[in-house]
Amino acid sequence: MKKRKRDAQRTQEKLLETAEQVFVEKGFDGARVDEIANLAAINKRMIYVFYGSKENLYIEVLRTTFRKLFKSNLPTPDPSGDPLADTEAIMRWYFWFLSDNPNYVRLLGWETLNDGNRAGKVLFELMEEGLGPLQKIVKLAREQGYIQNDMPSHKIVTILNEVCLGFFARRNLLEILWGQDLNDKSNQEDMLNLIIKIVMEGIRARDENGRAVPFVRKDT
Amino acid sequence: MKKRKRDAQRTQEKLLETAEQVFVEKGFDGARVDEIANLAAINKRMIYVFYGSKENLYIEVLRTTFRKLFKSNLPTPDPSGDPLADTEAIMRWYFWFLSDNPNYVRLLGWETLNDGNRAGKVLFELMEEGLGPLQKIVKLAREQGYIQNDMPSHKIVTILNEVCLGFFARRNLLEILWGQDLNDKSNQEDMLNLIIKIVMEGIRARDENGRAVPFVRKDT
Amino acid sequence: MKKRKRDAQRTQEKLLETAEQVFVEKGFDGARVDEIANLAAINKRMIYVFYGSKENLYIEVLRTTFRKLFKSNLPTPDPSGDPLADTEAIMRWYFWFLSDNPNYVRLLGWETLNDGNRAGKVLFELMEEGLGPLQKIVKLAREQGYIQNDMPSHKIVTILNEVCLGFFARRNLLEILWGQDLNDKSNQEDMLNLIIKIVMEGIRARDENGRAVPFVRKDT
Amino acid sequence: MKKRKRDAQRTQEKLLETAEQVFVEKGFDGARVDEIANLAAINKRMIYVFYGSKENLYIEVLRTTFRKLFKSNLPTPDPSGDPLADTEAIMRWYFWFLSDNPNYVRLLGWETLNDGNRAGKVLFELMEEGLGPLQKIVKLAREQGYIQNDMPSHKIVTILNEVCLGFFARRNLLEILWGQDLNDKSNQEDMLNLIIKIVMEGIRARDENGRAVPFVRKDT
DNA sequence: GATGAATGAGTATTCATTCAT
DNA sequence: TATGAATGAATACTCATTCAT
Repeated sequence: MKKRKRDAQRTQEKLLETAEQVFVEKGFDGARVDEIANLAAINKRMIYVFYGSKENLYIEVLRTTFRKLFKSNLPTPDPSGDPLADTEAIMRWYFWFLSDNPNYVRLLGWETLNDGNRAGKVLFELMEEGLGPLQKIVKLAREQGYIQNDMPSHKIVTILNEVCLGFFARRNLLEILWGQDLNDKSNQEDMLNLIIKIVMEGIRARDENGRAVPFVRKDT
Repeated sequence: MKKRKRDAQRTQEKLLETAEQVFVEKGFDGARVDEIANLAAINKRMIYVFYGSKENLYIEVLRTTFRKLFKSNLPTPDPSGDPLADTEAIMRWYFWFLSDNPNYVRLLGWETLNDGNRAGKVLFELMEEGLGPLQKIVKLAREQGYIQNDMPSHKIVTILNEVCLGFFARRNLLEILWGQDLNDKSNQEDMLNLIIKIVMEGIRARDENGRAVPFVRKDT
Repeated sequence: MKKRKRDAQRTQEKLLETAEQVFVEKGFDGARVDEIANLAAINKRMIYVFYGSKENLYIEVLRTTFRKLFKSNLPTPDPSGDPLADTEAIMRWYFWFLSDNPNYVRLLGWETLNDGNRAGKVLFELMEEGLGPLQKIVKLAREQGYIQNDMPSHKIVTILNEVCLGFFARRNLLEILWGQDLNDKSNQEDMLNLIIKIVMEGIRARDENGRAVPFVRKDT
Repeated sequence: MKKRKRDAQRTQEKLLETAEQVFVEKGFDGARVDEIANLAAINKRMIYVFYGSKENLYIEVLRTTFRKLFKSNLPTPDPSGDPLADTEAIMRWYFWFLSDNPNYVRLLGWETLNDGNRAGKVLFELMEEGLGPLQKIVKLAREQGYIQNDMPSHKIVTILNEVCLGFFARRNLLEILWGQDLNDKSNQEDMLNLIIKIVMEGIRARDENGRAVPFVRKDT
């Protein structure tokens, strides 16, 4: 059994974890350095040794939390497959990522309200690259005629993004309004299915009779 | 004597306005009482005379801002008319309300992150009553068979709500990502039309061939 | 009997006085904001209200203390009189100024060691303008042939300046070494007389026999 | 084992050197233990191993620096020679010592302002013994009638001391005021010559005609 | 002897709130 | 009603010193 490595590393990690917890809950302005240190049961001084300032610590929290999105293994679409199915797959992946990473959702919320004061351009990367795969496949689907021609892919992606983010951001409120346990994965899945059903129906291309254009595998 | 009274009222209003501005921008924890007083060019002491505390002032700001939603004159649906058209009309009204009330959007954002710490049950009323008309008409439309049967109206409303809120909450970010001026009403309208198109297509009932169920006026 | 004016003014003055006392004694780095506030029996917060920071308070102390030199009424030389006598008069004036303003001597000491970090160019003005009158009259005396030709006036002034400053700067030490009460004005005067005697003898022009050139009143 | 010992010694020396540098520049209160350790590239802990505390380290710095004055080989006067010439020689030696030991000048400055808090009686020894040789020879010269009778030797020595110390203490300031490079030895020598000329002329005994009493070698 | 992590008391500064007029 | 001064509790951050290895 591995012994605790260098204590410094443990301390840094513990500090970062605790800071994440506190910043997630109260935001940068609401968080207290003392609270972080006390909760972590680590001398306040170490925060300054390792991170230099409250702000740097916060930024480090943002970095590690946001990095998770990029590290998360999203499904890789089959180039010759059904792009709408792939779109759906990526949407599901994104939804479950948010479900599993409530801290990400909240930190994004704080930063959005603070106009990315501290997240800076990471926010852009997050939106641009983080949602990139989804946008790519949506674009492909549209180019192949499966999504309505007048619907820009970046706007579709935004709509999907906001629905998912909003659902998790206001999870607590909705729980009470809906009388449902929204930590329950199956309840979450119901919502996911509904979102997908509505949006997929809403965006897919239709013929003059209103019938959805079906997928046709191309010959290689 | 009357003058003094009027002045007192003006002072209160000015204070409230300025407080709204500051709280909207920085949230409760980020806002400074001094800044509010200085910006309003009113003695700090007056805040305590009129509102008692920073927190009360904040709550008052929430109240007045949130009240605007209720006061806003939404279109009254025609009971015998097309409920989908009415749904759309109310959605448009809500979208433009958000467009015209960015402070509302941001305050709701802060309160969401603070779990309604200070807004308290007003948040519920906001969601429940504020979006009530929309939900009512959606429910009616579903009962009349125009919306898919397995789609709970409260979830549909949530989806609509989150898309609109998210669009305005992240307006600044999207502006850069999209390279569009999102203060421009016509650009906003494009987004609104897209949202409506997708969601309306997505939720409406269809026959076995995938064709949307058309509206039929009932005899009275 | 005048009542205490505005309290704010009293507070500012009291704060400045106390700060002077503490900074003079311990220097900028050794001084503690808390100590100043406590000694002045004034809430620490007021320091920041009135002066903004420890550093600004210190600078303000420098300013007021240094200003005293300029405000001090020095003797105005008689243009047609004996320039050596005038030189002596100004030296006496400067010596007694230092005697009466030990804070000036110490603050100058701290700033000298800190390379004028905070006094900035005020130090130059102090040396240049503060000692200006002395230098002017020395220069005149030399031009009129009463001071040796190869002795630059600015160097003579520096020598005088350093002797006086050094005497007061190390007053405490010398007291013990000499076994004299150097706060005693008459003891101080002895030193002053000695300084003047030595320097005046040392700088005055002499004929080939080593005899000092006497003053001759010019016709107007 | 021997190696380790030698390393320990090197560590101590390096620490002392660096501490001197930092204390000289910033004084005791302005200096930071961390800075010393970092600059010396030696673990901070070693300071406490070797010196026990910041204060002790400082005192050690004072000791080694001040000791240099005593160790410096000053000219030994010829008992039957010209005591004024000897006085001059010792003055020159002292001046050049200060020129070569700016750290001495600055440390003396800090300690003077701190009233010898930490230097303690070393300061007295410094003044008493360090300047002893100069005082002895001045005294002798006076007893032999070459220096004016009413000029106490300890005061003459103080004047000389302050002029030299002051010149080097305010070297930076004077450089700018005079527009001269005062690190330049020949510029320094000019000043030294001036000082000697003024003071020697000023103190030497004169006959009733103002002529300086010449040196006469006594028969042995 | 040497290292890097850890600590507690301090240190300048800030904040919401209240007092005196 | 209005004003500006005053306050005490916090708040981010720093310092000299010590512990564990």
